[in-house]
Amino acid sequence: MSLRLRNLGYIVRMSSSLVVTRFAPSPSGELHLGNARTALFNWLLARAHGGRFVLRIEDTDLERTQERYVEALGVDLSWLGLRWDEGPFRQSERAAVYAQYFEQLERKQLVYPCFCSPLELDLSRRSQLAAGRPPRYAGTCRELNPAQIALRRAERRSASLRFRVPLGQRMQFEDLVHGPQNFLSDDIGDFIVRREDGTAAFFFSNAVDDALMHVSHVLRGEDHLSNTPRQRLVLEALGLPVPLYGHVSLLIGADGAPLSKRHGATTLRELRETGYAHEAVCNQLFRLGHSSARNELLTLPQMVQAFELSHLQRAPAQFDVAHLAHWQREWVHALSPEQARAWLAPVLPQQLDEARSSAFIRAVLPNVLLPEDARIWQQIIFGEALSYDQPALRAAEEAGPEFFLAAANAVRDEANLSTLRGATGRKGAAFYMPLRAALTGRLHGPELAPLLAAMPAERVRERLLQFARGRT
RNA sequence: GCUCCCUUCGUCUAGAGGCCUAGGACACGGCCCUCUCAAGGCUGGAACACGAGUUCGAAUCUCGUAGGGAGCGCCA
Repeated sequence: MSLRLRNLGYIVRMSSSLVVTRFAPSPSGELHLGNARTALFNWLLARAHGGRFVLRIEDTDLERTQERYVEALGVDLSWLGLRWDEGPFRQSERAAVYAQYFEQLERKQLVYPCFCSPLELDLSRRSQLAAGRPPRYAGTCRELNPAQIALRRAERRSASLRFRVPLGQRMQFEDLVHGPQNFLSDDIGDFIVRREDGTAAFFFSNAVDDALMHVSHVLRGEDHLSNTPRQRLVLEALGLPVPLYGHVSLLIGADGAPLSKRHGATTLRELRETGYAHEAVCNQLFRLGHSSARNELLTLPQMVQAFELSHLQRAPAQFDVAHLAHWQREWVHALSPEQARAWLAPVLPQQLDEARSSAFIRAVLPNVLLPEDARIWQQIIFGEALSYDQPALRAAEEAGPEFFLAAANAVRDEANLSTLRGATGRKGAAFYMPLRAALTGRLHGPELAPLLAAMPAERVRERLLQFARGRT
C-alpha cells in the first residue's frame, strides 16, 4: 500500500498537463447518490488539475434509454454545480465512429462473428454454472472458417461480433485506488463488442470513447474493476491510449446492500424535492469513500483544493442520512437572514410583513432542517385553527382564567413579552409555559419571544381570551 | 463454481513499522446555558474481524481463516 500511495502523486503529476475526466451515465433511470458521487469525484479531479470534464451519455441500449432521463441528468448535474466542459456526447450518434474501429478489429482478425442465439447462450451458461464452472462463452463460433461463416450468412442468420481474447496472457495495470492489479486472460471469455443489431456494446464503446475523447483518468464504481482488463484489451488491440483507471468503493445502505429504492430517498431528484441543499449533498458525497481533514461545510472550490486521489477509500461506504442531516444543518446555520428568507419563502404566508417574517425565521431556524419542518410552525403561528395537545391543555388550565385575562388585556397593537409578564405578575416557567401552551398548543417549540413577535396581535388576544373564558 | 476487491468506534474516516494509552467528524450519554424543544459550549463512553508469522517493536508487512461485496450479460 505504501508503494501505491507513493506512486499516486507521480501518476497524477506526470499527466497533469492534460487531465481529462468524464462522467458517462446511461440514461435508464434517475441519478443516484452513487452516480452523483462518481460525477463529483471526476469533476473535482479535473478541476484540481486545471483539466477538462466531459459528459457522455451512454445510450446505446435503445430499450432502456429514456429521453426524460437524459434531461433529468442535466438538471441534476447543474443542481449539484458540476458543469461539464465538453459534451454531452451521445453514443447513439456515434455509430459511424464505432464502425471504423470495428472494421479495424475485423481486419486484424481480433474479432469474429458469433451466430449463437440468446437461448443457446443462456443454456450454455446454465450448464456451466451447474457444473461448477465459470459461465463463460464456450467458444462455439470462435474457430468458424470462412466457408462456415458464409454458409450461416447465407441462411440469413445475423451475428454479433465477439472479441477474441488472447490465451495465456498476464494482464497487469495500476489502479489509481487499489494499486497493482493482476489478471489472467484465460479467465476472460470472448465478449461481445457489437450487438446483433449493430450497436456497440459497453466494453467497446465505453473504452473507445474514453480514448477518442482523450480521457486521461477514469474514476468509476468498483463493480467495473474486474471488467477493466477487457477494456484494456480492446484499446490495446486498436492501438488507442489507455486511460488510468481508479475504482471507487461502492455505496451501500444501512443493511450493507447496494443503495437502492428501499433505502429511502437516494436519487438526487428526491433529495432536492425533500428540500436538501445541493451544498449539503455535495459535502456528504465528498466524504463518502473520500476523507478530508476539513470538518466544516466546504464550497465546491474548497473541495477542489481538498480533493486527493490518495484519500479515496477502498472499502464500501455506507450512506447514513444522519450525516446528510448534519451537513444540511451546517448549511441552514450558515444562511444569512436574507438567504433564510428566500429559502423559507415557499412556506411563509403571502404578504407577510417584514418584521413578522424575520421574527418567525429567527425563531424557527435553529429548529429546522427542511422547509417542511418550518411549515408546521407556520401553521401554528399564522394558521386560523390550532389543535392543542393534552399536556398543553392541562398546563393552560392550571394557570387559571385570571392569568389569561390579564395577559389578553395587556395585548395592544403589539404583543410584547415584558408587558405580558408585568400584567400577569408571573415569571419564569409559571409565566412562559401556560403562555406557550395557549399560543402554540404544545409545550415544546422555538423560543417564545420571536414567536410572539411573529404572531398577529389579534390572534394572540384571541388565543389568550379563549382560556380566560374557560375553554371546553 | 472461478477471478477480483474489501474488513479500524453504531456510521463516515485518520493511519505509509516506534509519533497509537489508535486521532477527528456524525450519532449517542452527561453537564452548562435556558420557559420548553432545538441551537450553542464543555465533557464522556465507544473500534484495529480472527489466527499464525516477520521484527527489538505490527492497526500498518507476509501467509492463512472467517465474513462481506463485485464481475463472469447481445445491461452499463
